[in-house]
Amino acid sequence: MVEPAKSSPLSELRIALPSLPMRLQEVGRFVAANDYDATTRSMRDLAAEAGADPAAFTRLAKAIGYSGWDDLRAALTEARRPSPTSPFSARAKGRRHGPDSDVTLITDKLEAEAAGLPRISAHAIADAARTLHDAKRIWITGYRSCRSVAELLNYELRLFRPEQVQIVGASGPDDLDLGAFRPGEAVIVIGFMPYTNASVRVAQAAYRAGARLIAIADSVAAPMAEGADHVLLFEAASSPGFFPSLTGALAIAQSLAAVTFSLGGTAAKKRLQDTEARLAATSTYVSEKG
Amino acid sequence: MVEPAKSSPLSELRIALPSLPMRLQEVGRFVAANDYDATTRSMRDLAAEAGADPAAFTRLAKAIGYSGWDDLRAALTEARRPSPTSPFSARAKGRRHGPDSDVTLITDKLEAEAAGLPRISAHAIADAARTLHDAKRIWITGYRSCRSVAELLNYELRLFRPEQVQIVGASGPDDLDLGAFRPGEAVIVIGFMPYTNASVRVAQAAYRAGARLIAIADSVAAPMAEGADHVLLFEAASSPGFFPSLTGALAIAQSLAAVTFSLGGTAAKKRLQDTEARLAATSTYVSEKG
DNA sequence: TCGACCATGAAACATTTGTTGCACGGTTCT
DNA sequence: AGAACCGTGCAACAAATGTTTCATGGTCGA
Repeated sequence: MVEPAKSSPLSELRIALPSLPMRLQEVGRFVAANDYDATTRSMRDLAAEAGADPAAFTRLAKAIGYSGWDDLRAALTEARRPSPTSPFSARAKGRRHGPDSDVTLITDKLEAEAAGLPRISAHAIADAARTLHDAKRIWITGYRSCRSVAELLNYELRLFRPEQVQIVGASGPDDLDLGAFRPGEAVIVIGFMPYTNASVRVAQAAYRAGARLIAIADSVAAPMAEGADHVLLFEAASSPGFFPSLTGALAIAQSLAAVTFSLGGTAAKKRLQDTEARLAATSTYVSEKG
Repeated sequence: MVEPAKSSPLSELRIALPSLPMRLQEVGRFVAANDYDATTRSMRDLAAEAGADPAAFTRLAKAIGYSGWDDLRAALTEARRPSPTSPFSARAKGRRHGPDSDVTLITDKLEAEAAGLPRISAHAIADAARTLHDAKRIWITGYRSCRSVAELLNYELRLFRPEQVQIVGASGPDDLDLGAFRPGEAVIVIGFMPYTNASVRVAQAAYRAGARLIAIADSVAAPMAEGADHVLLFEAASSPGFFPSLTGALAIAQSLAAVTFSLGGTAAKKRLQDTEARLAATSTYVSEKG
């Protein structure tokens, strides 16, 4: 049988976990959740805290291919050891096309995106949030990859304003919704180059209807930003790679939701609590402790 | 005698260092320089590596006010313990409701998210991408707010592998798809605390079916990460604010798609070009020049 | 120079560590 | 039903741990 690539002791543990006896699973979960204590404190200590037999730890280690608990702990210790070089060391190396080219691609991408986030205008977001707060109803639009951002925004806003938020085209053709825009409402359009015709149509409809228009885009020159009351810019092309990055757009969306919630005050907080209580009641979530 | 304010064990050590006997100074310097090993390895081990007598460590500990080496090590261990709460939470607390409170909320949030991105393990993503590349079919799962990330991943992967990627539950009840998992396929589950039961069910189904499981989660201890072949971690709670942050998860998803595309080589590139050509032909996009 | 003092290494100590053998209770296969 | 098996807790085991004691060698002051 071919063993899976053993990257870290924790991943080995995780992989083997489901095929283990019940008690060993409990212990394994405990180790995974408290791996720092696992490297520092003694086996008996851990056993006492986990409410398990000390022997279970030795058996767990052997079950996943180590010679004993000491061996497993040594592996965990090494995995946790702080790297002497900075995490950006990969960049220092030449960008040759080697086996690590994928890794450097990713680190570069993440770095670039991290650098792009602070460029976002917090003031613009705060202003836009106030518009959302005042809006009687909120429409959200995003096509293709931006649809995901639109849906997140829709989800988060609906947590505390359920009846007043919806995605354009969610319940029928877009055109039906376009005719429903009214003054006093707000329309959010998310998009970047190349821009879809549909998003531009939504923006124009919002403008004609006298609704407030908030554009989340990669450029002030974006066609759906024309006539917008607020334009929130992010850097879609900032990351190397093949697809434009949505990290910035998502960060804007989240901030927008957070500030709008904050403006909502106690009323919003109550709505959120109600929603959460309902979800908990229907046992959507995994219970806290196993 | 009045004890000096004990901030950290290491600073106590540094302060007392000059007034110590020569041998104890050497040992003390060794401890300060290798404090990680000091917390994990045994006293005798350290003594051997430092070229000193084991007893020197006990004497050092007593010389700076501890009851023994065990006591000192316990203090070092606690000092090194990774904080469960994000380092930014403290800053988020002291905020008063001023005119600029919204702006600072946003900038803090963005900063925190930017800081979290480089923490993502590029190696883990590269490994996971290879699994995706080898998979005959790819299933994607994400509930509640994670659904947006799932859909982005679905969208980007389908750009160059249209027939082999789909979201669990997209075309009917989840249960139908759960029964369709096969060995050689890959299942991606995205989620963070509190974890939904549905996502755990998907993970278990994937495991039972012998499919490769990739978990994108906020903790290695996440229930749907059990048995996963790859776990990609992001920091959901890293940002101050009310909702957990999905920026990290999205960044992972994008990197995953990018590397998988890269692995796809010319075949993937051709599929992507075909897709784009089709979209252009149906005039989805606004034409280049206004 | 002698004696008191301290730093230091080696060895012996009691304790704690990780490990393993064993018995009990439950399940599964014949 | 019987037997073989497996998972589990308990207790005894040898090894390793941190600590202490003791003897040695050096230094400083009287």
